[in-house]
Amino acid sequence: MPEGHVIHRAANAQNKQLAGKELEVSSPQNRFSEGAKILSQIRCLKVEAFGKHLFYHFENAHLLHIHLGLFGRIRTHKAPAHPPKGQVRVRLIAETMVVDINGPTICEIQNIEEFQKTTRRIGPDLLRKDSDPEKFISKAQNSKRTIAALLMDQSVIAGIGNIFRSEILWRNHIHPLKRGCNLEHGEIETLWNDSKMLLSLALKSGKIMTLLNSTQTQTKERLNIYKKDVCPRCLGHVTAVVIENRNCYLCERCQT
DNA sequence: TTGATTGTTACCGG
DNA sequence: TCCGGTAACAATCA
Repeated sequence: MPEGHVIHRAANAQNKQLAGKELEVSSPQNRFSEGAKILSQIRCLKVEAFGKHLFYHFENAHLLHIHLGLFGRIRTHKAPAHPPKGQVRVRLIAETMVVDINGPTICEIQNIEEFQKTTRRIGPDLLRKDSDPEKFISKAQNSKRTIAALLMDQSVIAGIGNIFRSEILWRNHIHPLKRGCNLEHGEIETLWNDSKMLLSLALKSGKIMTLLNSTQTQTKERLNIYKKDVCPRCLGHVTAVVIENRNCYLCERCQT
């Protein structure tokens, strides 16, 4: 099973090896002919992420903008390239490695202005050093929306997905339906710090793990509350509420 | 073949 | 303007 966008970002860390390299950008299944044309045989200057968006900067002042959505994958292989597996939209070929990007929801060429327009929409990213947690805290405190909705809004805080949302709220004893404006500054600050710790850990280990120091191989076994039946803390019944179209799991006894 | 899924956006009604 | 709900889309696997 795939491991969410933190892991995609870990894959992206590998992609950083592409920075400074001459790349051949190809579209094996003719699903990205525009990109293959504009970016064929070109030097990649930098690879970076803002939240769940990935950007490859190229020396002709164009960027490749990728968002993997729910199903997208990044697969890296050693060169030489083998036949594409599944729906490979773009293939980045360097001298020693090949990166396949499968099924992204966004896969487009941008210029600098478009890149800036995109990144302006993205809220403070838990994994970037230049992020200001106060932006998240003030947005949350000034909103009547539920904290579970706010955590999933990438323009409010960038990087959290549906698994982390349930896990983070459970770890901090906060009910998902509690409104942002009803949370204390310190509570939201703690949410930021805990989220940052969990995402950093996931990035480092390549696995989503909120049950710390877990050695389990199955994702579900490394979690506390997501898709569980019993709360590991109080042994109460775990329930799910749909918030922002997705199931959010909680323990009514532990989270208030 | 069907259902589920770690995401996002547009649109609509209150 | 803000907020919540719905549909649409993406690809893969069990």
